[in-house]
Amino acid sequence: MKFTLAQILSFIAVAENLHFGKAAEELNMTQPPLSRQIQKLEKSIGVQLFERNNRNVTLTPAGESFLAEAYGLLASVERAPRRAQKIAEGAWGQITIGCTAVSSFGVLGDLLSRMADRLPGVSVEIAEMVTAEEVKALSEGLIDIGLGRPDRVPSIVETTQIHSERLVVAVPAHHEFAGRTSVASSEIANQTLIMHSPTKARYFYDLTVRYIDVGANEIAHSLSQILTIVNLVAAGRGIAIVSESASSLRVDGVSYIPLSDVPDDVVELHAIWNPESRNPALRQVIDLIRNENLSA
Amino acid sequence: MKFTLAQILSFIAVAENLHFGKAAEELNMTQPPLSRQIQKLEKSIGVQLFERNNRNVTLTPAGESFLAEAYGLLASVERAPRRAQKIAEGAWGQITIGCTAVSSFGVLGDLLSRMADRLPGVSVEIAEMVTAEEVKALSEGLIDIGLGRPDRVPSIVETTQIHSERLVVAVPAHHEFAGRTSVASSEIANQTLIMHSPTKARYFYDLTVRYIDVGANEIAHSLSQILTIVNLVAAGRGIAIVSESASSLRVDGVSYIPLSDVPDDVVELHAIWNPESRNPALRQVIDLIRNENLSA
DNA sequence: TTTCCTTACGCCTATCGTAAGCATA
DNA sequence: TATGCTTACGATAGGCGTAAGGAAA
Repeated sequence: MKFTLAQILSFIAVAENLHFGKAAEELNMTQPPLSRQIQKLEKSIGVQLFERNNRNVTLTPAGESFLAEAYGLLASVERAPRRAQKIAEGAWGQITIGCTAVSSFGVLGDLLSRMADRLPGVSVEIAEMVTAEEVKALSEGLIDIGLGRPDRVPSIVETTQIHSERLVVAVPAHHEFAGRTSVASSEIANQTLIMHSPTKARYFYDLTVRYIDVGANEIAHSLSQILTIVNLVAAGRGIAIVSESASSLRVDGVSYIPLSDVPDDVVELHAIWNPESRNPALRQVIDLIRNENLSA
Repeated sequence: MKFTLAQILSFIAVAENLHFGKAAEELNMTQPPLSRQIQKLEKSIGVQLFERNNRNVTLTPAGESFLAEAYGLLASVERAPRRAQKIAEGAWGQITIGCTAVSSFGVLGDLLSRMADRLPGVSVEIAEMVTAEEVKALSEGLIDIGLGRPDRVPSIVETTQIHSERLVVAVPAHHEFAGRTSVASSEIANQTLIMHSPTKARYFYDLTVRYIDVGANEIAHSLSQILTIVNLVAAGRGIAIVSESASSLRVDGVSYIPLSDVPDDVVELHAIWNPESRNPALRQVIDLIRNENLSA
């Protein structure tokens, strides 16, 4: 036989007033049912909670203990719905963001600080992965949102552009381009090019071959990690076409020169997510991304 | 409008079964009233807890949160009468200790027997949980003291070290290391490593990567349960870096070899508690822990 | 005699179970 | 067509309020 929450409320009221009449008034009821509630409660837990003769009411030691527990219980009862509500409205919750290493340079930090500002109840986990993995992770529910390239994204996910930037040429310190304020794509010939991998970093590979006549250059390496590429540039192994945000890597001896005849916004970073996600916090984050124009 | 405990029980049953019919059977009732209970609960807290069409039932994120709270609520409901009964029987205080599975091997038994000796009037309850849950449970009053790792503990709780121990390598019977009296961390290369989960068992994960070059090994699994890890070692799926107390598991075919070049006290176990607790027995237990040097 | 907790009795709300409804695979 | 959640309806149990009881100051 178990007690009820009404009995707990009754018990607390009596324990606080040490007077059935006053407690009943506080509970908006008459004394008799209150007496019965307490009796039932005592019977159900098998312990006398109040010492009462017709003139005064006191808590037994067991009652003292039960009162402490009852307060905790009441706190839980009030907290549980509040938390559920907060989560349902997306104000609280958890978001797991999958991102490529390169997207973490600029945009991710910006996104995170805006989230901390506008959605303080949403805790964030970051998982590093490439775009192709992100799509899989989205469908498996491992991540809620992915930051990646808009390339080869299946139609079941939704995307929105979050940022765009330029392609730049990364060149070592004493290269002929070093010190220039811009380079035309046609000038990039007879160079040793460190290329993005056509398989693992297909988006950058495609961008590069779209704007640069790679056939006119020697291809030195084919890599997927931007950090490795820039380090190879620093080591004088060649030049590379990279996104401008790579310049935030600040590798010594590498300078980044804009391409004069390539549009400023060819490198796009998109947020991708599963529109069927039931995570309410996701909606909030998407709204944040859309309304706050993160690309600014 | 508030919910009832019966509704909480109904909710838990449905959440565990994800099937109204089975849950109703478990509750010894028919489906229709159960459906109504859930509907009422959802209405009273103003949040949808289940996503349900006629073919399947799933928890919403809000429902997930509410489930966790519901378990806590239920634990309180069951504990409150027990505590009152203990007091009525003559105990003068109670302590609920939250502990990770692994801490129960050595230290907990020691602590309990010392408490039985020095604080015979204090009744003790044990709740199994991981360190992150302990902090939450402390703030919610579900436990009075937690035994856990000193990692990522917020400053609102107080802690004291209770024990420290070595890291050892768990290896299967016929492994090349078996029979050795020690292994250097540098020797652990080209092995198949069974790792602790970087999220659920972050403390051990961090310890492992601090002392072992994990990059030189193949990672087989990422787990949080020490027992599972040791059993996988026994099954020959790899070797694992575990705390020495895991050796008390006595899993057949697994031997534990100390790491020669890792300090003896890297694995720390701390007691953590809420300094604002009003439980008088807690002070006594903290004093006991501090004075009796349990780490000896 | 007054105070105030408890017991007694009638009403009413709420929940249960059975039965029918209805959408999906 | 079968499964399984939901709505409808009648019966019942449990709680509330009013009224009466009883012990202490």
